[in-house]
Amino acid sequence: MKIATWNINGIKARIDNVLQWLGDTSPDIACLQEIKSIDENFPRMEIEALGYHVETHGQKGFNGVAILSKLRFDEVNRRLPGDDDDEQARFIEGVFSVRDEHDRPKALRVVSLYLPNGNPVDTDKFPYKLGWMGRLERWAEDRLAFEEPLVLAGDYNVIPQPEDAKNIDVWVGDALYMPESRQSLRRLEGLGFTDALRAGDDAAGIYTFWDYQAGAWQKNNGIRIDHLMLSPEAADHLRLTSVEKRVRAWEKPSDHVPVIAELALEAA
DNA sequence: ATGCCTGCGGTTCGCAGA
Repeated sequence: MKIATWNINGIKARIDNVLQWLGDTSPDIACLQEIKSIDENFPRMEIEALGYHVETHGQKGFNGVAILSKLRFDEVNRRLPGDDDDEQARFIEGVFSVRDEHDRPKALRVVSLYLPNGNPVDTDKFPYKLGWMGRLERWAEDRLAFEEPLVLAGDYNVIPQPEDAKNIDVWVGDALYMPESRQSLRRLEGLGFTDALRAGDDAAGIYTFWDYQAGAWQKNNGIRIDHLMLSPEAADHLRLTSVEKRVRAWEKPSDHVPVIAELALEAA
């Protein structure tokens, strides 16, 4: 089963790319971020025509997340708990019935998350980011008690290590690389989550985002900020993680590319 | 040094992104 995450930077501007990629790659579950659309305007019919169920948590103008799935949703939960005043649409969880390699039934949980950018760090945006990460840690810790396969997929807006950027020097002091941001991500790993890409590849220079500006793509001036974090039960079934770099070279691309984790689980 | 580019809202410029 292929589970993907992709920040598409606007569904209206990206629908052709999304349909092309779904057709080419055929992920079983695709977590999208930055749909920049209200739920009513999301082009669900075109995506359903490719055999996907669609669940969104959108808002007007910016943010917004979605999960596309060939499997039926058993359950959907919107909003990250912990702050009832937080109106930003950055979190959606789907639950699916799957079976493992021994035909045992399992409940697979998949989250599509869009973690706040946090810049500039001297504004309330940075504490909002850290607060959001703290809520994610607490939520994830609760979910781990279920001892189920759980995938936290999304745009984390965190550069984990120096080797996850072409030029790490320019990110020092940036919210994406601040010690507090990185420490929170590391605490998530401390709880038992595995960075799917790093489980299989410790090479430097694997990126998921290239800025539109200053020829970043042409210079391969990228960063790795889109991650699939796996619970122990999900990590046990990890086969392969890949980055769909070719998509960045397409016509009218997002500034992010899809990342895919292949798990040894099948639809029930 | 700051902007470089892109998407969106709602009109043609401001904000957000990373």
